[in-house]
Amino acid sequence: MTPSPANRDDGDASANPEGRITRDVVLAAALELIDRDGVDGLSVRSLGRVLGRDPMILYRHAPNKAALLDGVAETILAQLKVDPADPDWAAQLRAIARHYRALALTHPNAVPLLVTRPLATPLGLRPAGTLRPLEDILDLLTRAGFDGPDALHIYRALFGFLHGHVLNELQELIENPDETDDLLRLGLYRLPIREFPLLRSLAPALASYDGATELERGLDILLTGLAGSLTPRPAAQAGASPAPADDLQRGR
Amino acid sequence: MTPSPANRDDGDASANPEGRITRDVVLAAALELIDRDGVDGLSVRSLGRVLGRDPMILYRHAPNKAALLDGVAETILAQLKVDPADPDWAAQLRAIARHYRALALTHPNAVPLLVTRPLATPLGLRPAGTLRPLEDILDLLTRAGFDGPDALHIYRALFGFLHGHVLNELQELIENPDETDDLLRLGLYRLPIREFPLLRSLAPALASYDGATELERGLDILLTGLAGSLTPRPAAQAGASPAPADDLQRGR
DNA sequence: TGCGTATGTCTACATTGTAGACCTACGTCG
DNA sequence: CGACGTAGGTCTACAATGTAGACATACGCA
Repeated sequence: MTPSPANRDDGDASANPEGRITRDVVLAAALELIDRDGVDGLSVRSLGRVLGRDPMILYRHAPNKAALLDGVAETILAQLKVDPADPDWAAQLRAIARHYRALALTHPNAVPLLVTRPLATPLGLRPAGTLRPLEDILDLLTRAGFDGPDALHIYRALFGFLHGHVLNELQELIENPDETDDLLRLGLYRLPIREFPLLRSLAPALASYDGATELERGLDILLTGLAGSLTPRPAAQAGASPAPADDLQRGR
Repeated sequence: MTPSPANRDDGDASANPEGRITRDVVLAAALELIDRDGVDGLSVRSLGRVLGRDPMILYRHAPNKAALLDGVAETILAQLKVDPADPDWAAQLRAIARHYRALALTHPNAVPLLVTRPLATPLGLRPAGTLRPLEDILDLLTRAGFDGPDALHIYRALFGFLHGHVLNELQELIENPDETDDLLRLGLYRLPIREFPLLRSLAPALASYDGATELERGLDILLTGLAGSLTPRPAAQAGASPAPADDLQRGR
């Protein structure tokens, strides 16, 4: 006997244990679990618990758990806003980069999924939400005058950099905030001084990592470098040797 | 206290099912399994099967499975050769990058471990083999005249880039070699043309990705950019605005 | 009225990681 | 020499996991 038949929804169809379960609700719950307990903390059963439903309900919305993880990565990536109409492509890429970083910091436990899931699935089979940013960035760069292959190259360079950056930044995030000594907080005291003198001496530098400015520095280098080796309008050709470079700073 | 450098056994301690099981043998077997079946193909039991021993033997050499994965990542990373005495730091970084890429391509299934495992462990607690390249690169750069924080910055920039690059490159590696049409091979035909026109039109460009030259291009940008914003000898200051750049191409 | 289809639940099972007890053999030291 | 601690190896057992398959219920549409 079902406790409450409830014709349709009584008006409140929120994320609470009652109400309709949709794919989005499932994914939101999964992300919530990952945020709280890490990827390993997400099991089919724990998911069911959060949803207040039988665990098997997952399989009404995803073919298997791997697809669930893909879906979680998708929901995050789908939040990434791209404005293909921005006339300043470099500035737009910067904005995208900052946004991506913000998303990663909001969901640090999901970052392994973000960088790793695409490895499992051929491009065309990935969820559409994952490909939206790609298409939009291609659009942006095409409008800016780059040809297809160059646009693709820039996209790859940007996301390669972003993936590397967030992986870097999250490594530093191991916190032990109650410990004041950098050596102790980072566990560096365990390293033999003879073998790792430099590393140990850099404890303060390690501890004072600033992800935001690090990102900007990287973007400076990347965008300057890209602008130097690729040119928007005329037929671009990929030379093996670096750019001639006279007109580097065309920042606008 | 684990002496016995003496021979003592019959002298044949190879990787075959017989002979002494050491940590290295276990890790090699684990890596072999990962290479063949992916990370998910590595279970405690399948490992035991490969070793020709009881699965529980793992726990004589690692506290748990997570540590085993850390160990696998370590054995790969420990192969990375760094020559801190190289007088040409940029060339040495290039060599390291190429070597790292080669390792990643040799063990594509282990790449998720390489980029992901460090997220779980605070720096000081990582296996020594993982930190060796870091220390050596710091050594290299210090000898080249960079101060500590700058050396650290360069290390991070390099490995951020490398992680991003191999993740990029391995995404392209989804092969379906019997299929000649790029659209089909990449699964792009599934994408609605209306929504992903650019992406679909780039099928040929997507299919002809060349990781090696892509790596070099990235290194060109990275090393040029770093040389522009950091200076070895005198007190380096990080400028927000890009490099003045007259002497860009200081190759070698 | 009836039926197909989506949604939700329950049972069952093979597979996983690992604790704990046990057995053996050997190097060390009294 | 003999006792013993310890490292290596094996076996049993168990709780937790992902998922197949059958069953139940409700709604949309014929």
